[in-house]
Amino acid sequence: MTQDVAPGRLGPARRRVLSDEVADAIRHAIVSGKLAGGERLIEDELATQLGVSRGPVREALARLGLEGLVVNERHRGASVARLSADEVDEIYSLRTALERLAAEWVCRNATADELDDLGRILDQIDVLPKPLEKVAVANLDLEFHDAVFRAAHHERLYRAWEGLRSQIFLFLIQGGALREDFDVSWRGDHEAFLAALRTRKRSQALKVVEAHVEGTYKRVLATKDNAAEA
Amino acid sequence: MTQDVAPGRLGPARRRVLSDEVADAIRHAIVSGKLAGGERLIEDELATQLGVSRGPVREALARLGLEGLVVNERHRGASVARLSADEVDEIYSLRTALERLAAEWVCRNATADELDDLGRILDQIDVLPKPLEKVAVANLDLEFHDAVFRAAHHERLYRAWEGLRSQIFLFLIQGGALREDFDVSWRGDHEAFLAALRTRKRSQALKVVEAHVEGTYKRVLATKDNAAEA
DNA sequence: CGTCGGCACACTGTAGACAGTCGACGAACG
DNA sequence: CGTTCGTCGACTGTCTACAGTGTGCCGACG
Repeated sequence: MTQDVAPGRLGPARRRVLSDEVADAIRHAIVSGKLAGGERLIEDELATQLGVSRGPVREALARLGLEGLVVNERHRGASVARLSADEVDEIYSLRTALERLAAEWVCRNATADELDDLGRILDQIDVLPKPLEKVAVANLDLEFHDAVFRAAHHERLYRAWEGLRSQIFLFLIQGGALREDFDVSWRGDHEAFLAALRTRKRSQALKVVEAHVEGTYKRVLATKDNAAEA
Repeated sequence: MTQDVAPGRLGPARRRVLSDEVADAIRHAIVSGKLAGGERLIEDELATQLGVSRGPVREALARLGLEGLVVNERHRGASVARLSADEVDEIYSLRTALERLAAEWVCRNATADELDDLGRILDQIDVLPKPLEKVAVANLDLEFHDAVFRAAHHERLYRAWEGLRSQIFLFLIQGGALREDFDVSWRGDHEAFLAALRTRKRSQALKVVEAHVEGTYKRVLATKDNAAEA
């Protein structure tokens, strides 16, 4: 089982190392569009820009490769991944499989506290500055789903989700993963999701989860079909 | 899609680097029991033993961490993962989810050649030295399932499977994942699996896959329940 | 007797330098 | 002119050395 830190009023003191910082910096540059798809990522260049040596950069690139944001080819270096329409099928089919499993485990394993936390994440949309920005809602969306996976108490499942999370974020802010009327619909959609989990009934949760992910999938597909490859 | 190498009579010249070799060496030591669960893995030690520097060892340990064979804690080093009964639930529930998705994609995307290749893997059991050794059958088992995932043509799914594969191998050779009568039953069980894929009917394939994985799961559970923690 | 504070050791994290590989260009050759 | 083969620059893979962190011990102090 995951040996969590001892319970207490203090969160665990995050032990961050340089490769974490570097990974964050590059990830942020990618999702914010500062690094375009296909662009080469040269270790030396990044290291100089960030004021670190190549070691941490290498580690960061490897990690981003696992997140699907970067493509690593041996002896040939790294480049920013480009997400084409083909990838959408992969990402959302896998996501459906993972969220189904997560829902099952949440129904069995989540504590009441964790379910309440999920609700509190949804509440946060009220304190966001208006008019609602897509990127802010996207962050909240990801935070919610991430918390669902954590509440499943399934370490391997969470790892698999980590390999998808950043790519989904890309669709959320770049593609049309969010409903056009996300500013009014997002809260309700996710409250329904949470309500299904609260019933702790496997079959009901599965149904809602599938519909939820399927909806996102269809919206992304529609957007990608229109838009030419970046 | 995966840009495969040009077809020809020569296999692709595998571009292996030191970290690959190191990872293989450590992985082999773990699955063969030469490194016990919980044992500490010290970079310097491993590097000296293998005649390389710490760099490749670090990379290898990171990769093995993703495969679930090794636990990496920052500033604290790596140690061989210990698989307890709790983990069985995680591994097999996730495996079921992944194999379901794989089956769906195989039905849609696999070429006839790839399905034939699967059959040929099963045939290989005939040329294994008798009496059949568990480890040899385990290798074949993994090779078969790995080929199934490849035939799905779903890169992200394959990545997720990679994170589980080695752990499943551990159960195959250490635990009781294989049927007691594996020497006579293995072939038939897997031919049935393959036959279901060949029908290319989603529902049928799903049913067989679920039964297949579920069977393995139950056997492992039964073994683990008896055996005390290692 | 228990707790705190300061060592010292062992190990990981990081830096910087060298070696090896890749891909592109251009000269030699048919 | 098209093809082949050397050569070269740019980059990754690897190594060595140093800095920083965590852990266990031991002695001092309440």
